[in-house]
Amino acid sequence: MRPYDERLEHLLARAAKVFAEKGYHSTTMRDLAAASGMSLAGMYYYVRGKAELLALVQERCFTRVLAGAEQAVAGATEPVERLQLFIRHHVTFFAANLAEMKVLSHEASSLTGERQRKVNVIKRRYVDLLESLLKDVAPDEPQVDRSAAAYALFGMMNWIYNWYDPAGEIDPDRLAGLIARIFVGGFAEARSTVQGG
Amino acid sequence: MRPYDERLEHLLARAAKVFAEKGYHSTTMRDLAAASGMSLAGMYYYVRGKAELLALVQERCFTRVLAGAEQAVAGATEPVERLQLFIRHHVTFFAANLAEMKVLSHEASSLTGERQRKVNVIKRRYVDLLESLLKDVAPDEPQVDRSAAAYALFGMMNWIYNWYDPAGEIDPDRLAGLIARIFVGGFAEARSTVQGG
DNA sequence: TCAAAGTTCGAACAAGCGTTCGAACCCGAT
DNA sequence: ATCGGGTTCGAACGCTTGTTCGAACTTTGA
Repeated sequence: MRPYDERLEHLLARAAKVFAEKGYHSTTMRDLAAASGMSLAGMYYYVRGKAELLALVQERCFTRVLAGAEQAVAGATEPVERLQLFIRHHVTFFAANLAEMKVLSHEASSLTGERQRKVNVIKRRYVDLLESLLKDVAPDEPQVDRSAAAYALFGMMNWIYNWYDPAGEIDPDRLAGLIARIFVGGFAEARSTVQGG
Repeated sequence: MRPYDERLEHLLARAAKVFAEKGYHSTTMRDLAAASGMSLAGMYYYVRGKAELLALVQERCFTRVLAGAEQAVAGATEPVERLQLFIRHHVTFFAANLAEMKVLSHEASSLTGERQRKVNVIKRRYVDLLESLLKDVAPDEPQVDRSAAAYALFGMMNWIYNWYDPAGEIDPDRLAGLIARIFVGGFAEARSTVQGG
């Protein structure tokens, strides 16, 4: 069934955009109907309800991020370089999929029950990937700090949706380079010169 | 009027906690009534409505953060040291006022109209303060990068509400030190050795 | 051409929401 | 005792919400 899948994809894309603009709880099914060109009742042919719409947006986006990161990281063997590839991928993917990534970042706790658990499984794998990269980069660092540093890095990268303007002065590549420079320079490299570890 | 002010304060504190736990749009006035010990109608004697409740929580908290940061920064004249003081203050204040700061960070666009504008005025002053610190620390850095770096730092610091557990292994001071180390080491110091500026 | 399957949607429903209103309460001053 | 202002709240209102249902439309295959 091709047209069915296309229409579902269309609905999900529009929903992501509206969720990103108004927030999940503030957008109504009527908003989504208007944005997708369907009728209110018509959407229920494609989706069980509002919560499933959010879940599908998050699951699909997060799956793509994880797969993309694993592939990107495989492009090098040097630990620092692999970390840089991870950061570059995350930031450029974020900038290229602003709506979906904003929904993923900002509506993380808007899902409940089994649906939230399902997304959290992907999230755990993604966090584990970064922590393993950090372990290779800074094996002498205490585990507590490495874990907190991972979240600090995610903070830098995910906060993007609060301020980044695609039409602004800084392009995604440059931003990715800046963030990579800050984190790698501050956490991975400067340890022996700045604060002996 | 002393008991009046105390009850308003109590209401705001409980509201901040519930907003932080359930999110602004998902908490009902009935939730807030139950959490504050007042009746549903009783709250309207202290507050014009739900939106004003959120506005008061954000304004009061943000005003305290700004004042605290200005005071903290005044404790040194050396640019790097002033930046470190700013970071330390923000992170420790965040950890000490988790509920309010989560509401401030996560519900930034849940306010509308005049109320949002009022909070944004404080935010602008706060961002300007950090950018001026960065200008002193890295005067040769392009303005675009400095501005983006400021947001990256805010991202590291504000993302805290998504993962930080006050009962966890890492205490606020150590976290503040880690974030300061990452940012200062990566942005301010390593410029000439890592990527010549 | 016809019937079945796939797809759309107007209309309505029950539930929950923020807010309002007026009556009741409390309490110091008369 | 009584007044009056400050304070509380039960009850209700009007509106919006997510969801459902069944009828209608469209496409498909023989």
